[in-house]
Amino acid sequence: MATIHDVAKLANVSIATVSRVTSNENNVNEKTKERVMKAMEELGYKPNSAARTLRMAQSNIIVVLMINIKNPFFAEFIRGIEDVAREAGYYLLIGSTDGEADKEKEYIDLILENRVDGVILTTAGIDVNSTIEKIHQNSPIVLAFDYIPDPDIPSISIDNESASRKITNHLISLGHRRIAHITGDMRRLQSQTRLSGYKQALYQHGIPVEESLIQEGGYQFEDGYLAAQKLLSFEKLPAAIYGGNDNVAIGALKAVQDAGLRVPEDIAVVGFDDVEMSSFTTPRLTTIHQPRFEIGKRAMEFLLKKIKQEKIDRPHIILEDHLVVRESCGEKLKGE
Amino acid sequence: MATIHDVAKLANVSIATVSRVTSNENNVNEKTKERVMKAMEELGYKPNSAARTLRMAQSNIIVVLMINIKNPFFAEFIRGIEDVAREAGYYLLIGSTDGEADKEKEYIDLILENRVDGVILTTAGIDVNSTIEKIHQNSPIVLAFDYIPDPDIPSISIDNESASRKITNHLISLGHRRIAHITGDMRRLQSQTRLSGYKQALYQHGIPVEESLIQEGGYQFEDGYLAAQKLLSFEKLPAAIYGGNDNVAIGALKAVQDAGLRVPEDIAVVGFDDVEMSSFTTPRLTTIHQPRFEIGKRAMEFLLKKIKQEKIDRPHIILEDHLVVRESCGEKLKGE
DNA sequence: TTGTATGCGTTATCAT
DNA sequence: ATGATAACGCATACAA
Repeated sequence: MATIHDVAKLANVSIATVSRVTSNENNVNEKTKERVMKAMEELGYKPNSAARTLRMAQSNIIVVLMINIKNPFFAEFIRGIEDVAREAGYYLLIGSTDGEADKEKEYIDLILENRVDGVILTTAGIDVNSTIEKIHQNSPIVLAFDYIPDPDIPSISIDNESASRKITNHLISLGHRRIAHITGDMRRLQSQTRLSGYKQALYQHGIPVEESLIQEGGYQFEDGYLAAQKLLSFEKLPAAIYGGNDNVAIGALKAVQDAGLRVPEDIAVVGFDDVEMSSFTTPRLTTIHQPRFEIGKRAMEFLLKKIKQEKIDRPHIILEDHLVVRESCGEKLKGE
Repeated sequence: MATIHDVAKLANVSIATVSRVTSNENNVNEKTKERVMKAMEELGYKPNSAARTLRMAQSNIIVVLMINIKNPFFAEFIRGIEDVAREAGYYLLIGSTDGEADKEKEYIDLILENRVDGVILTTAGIDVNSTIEKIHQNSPIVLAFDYIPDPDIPSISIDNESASRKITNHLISLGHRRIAHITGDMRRLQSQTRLSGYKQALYQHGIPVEESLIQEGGYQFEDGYLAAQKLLSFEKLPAAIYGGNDNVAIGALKAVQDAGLRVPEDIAVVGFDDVEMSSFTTPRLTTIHQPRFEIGKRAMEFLLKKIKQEKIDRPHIILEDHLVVRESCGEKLKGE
């Protein structure tokens, strides 16, 4: 590989001048600049990023930490991040922890080694103190899809609790009372929050919460399928099943159908997240939509500010979600 | 951050000794080693990776380049890569190009800047010469899911052509003759190869290839939906639709159903890839399964060899696929 | 077994 | 406007 010295020699200037050119400084003569550019071109010169990182103490890499990249949910979110990251000259390192402690540790090491300039965490775990705090001590961090009250940790999300109430209420307004809930991965704060919202909605309508109607799911189709099967084996069937995310809802949908029951006539099913697939199931899934792209964009904007040590006056942004009524829960309402 | 000097000072040794400890060299006294370790612990020392990269001329990062991370297809593949990458001390940088030239260029820059030690390319584009060659000149590279004859570019894949024939033949054996094909993203070599396989199967059975039955799809549900709608508006309906990947097949499935037709009674539908979702559609999708995890594993093993400059005597591995018969194409066969 | 000194390729400071 | 040079943090050749 050609180094800055090679370029300097070929262009008959010092390495300082070459550096000035690559750094887009203006105090360099137009003609020499051209000469340098030509030399760079000729040698196919690219600045060595390790040297640059060492010298400038920044890597221009930020890491996006999430539980599982399999979740199609994240694609749009990542594009939002990329959108502003690229503009600012940052690369993305996508980290999938699968909830495994050793993988998580690996990414934390990455941060400790100064390999990354910042972290976007997509949802907190329950033991917020451990992971987040560890990262927080060594690197700028922002949280997406979840909210924790710490003002030092900016967050960007919807209000999962009220959204969860909203969709549960929708089911109630349709006349259902025996509403089951299949949760998401319970290690995620998000899943807990949605569960609370579900319970609140029931309380508000004087419907008793029945523990047997709450089943732990996960983030895969299969998780929802299994949980629903359990639900369907109770003597008293649920009238509706609310999946804590679309994947488990889709699994549940299939389980209901496999049991010879119709959706929504016999049992209504709703989800949460509005992944692409939810408009391609039969029947199409009623769910909650959240602005994923926007969340990604804002998260990266926050992170940029933290990296530049700018003050953030409103560190917690809550975006609007909305209920998407489709076919899986029966009779459409007039409004939303 | 603590540097090697801080540790050296605290442990009362030279930086060389500290370096020897972190590098796991054996010629260092057990007692001083302990002293150094303790000092590192105390200071929370982590070697600066930029310095290390600069000095050793390797970053321990490899990049996995793919069209679109949204495709759930890739998750298992990536876990296969991770499995062996982690063991060897490598980090993964997942790059999603979305087929956009500027994104692709960005990742190539990454490679040119020596930021990565190697590249796993998940499928070649049609203009193989440009991208692959450009990467190949600067970095070890291996190809996954596709095959190109170049012996310098190891590849690991199934035989897309024969697999495509296989599933088309399955349709034919069920009595279908008017078989439509919705392709994958035609910028991918893979899609071209599968299309060839489809045509070959027809030829072999003396069924004329009808251009109007071949529609360009993509990699999203929506692509398949739209293409199928077009197919369904021809006066003469197809008897079966073969989607070049599961996503387009799922979209097609929905389109057929939305048109008031039954699958498989009126029109059979099959896909390719066996993504998780294909067992959760109604009806469940018949498709081709390929060993994604294994492909990931082998790809990384190849890459490791290339990085170490070891000789690879069989640079092209073709793994076995198999037909998964489910419910979307009618009457089950006895065997596979 | 341990220490000294050099260089990896940049950027930035200080001269000129 | 340009050049000489120090420093970033580490690994390693060589010396002791």
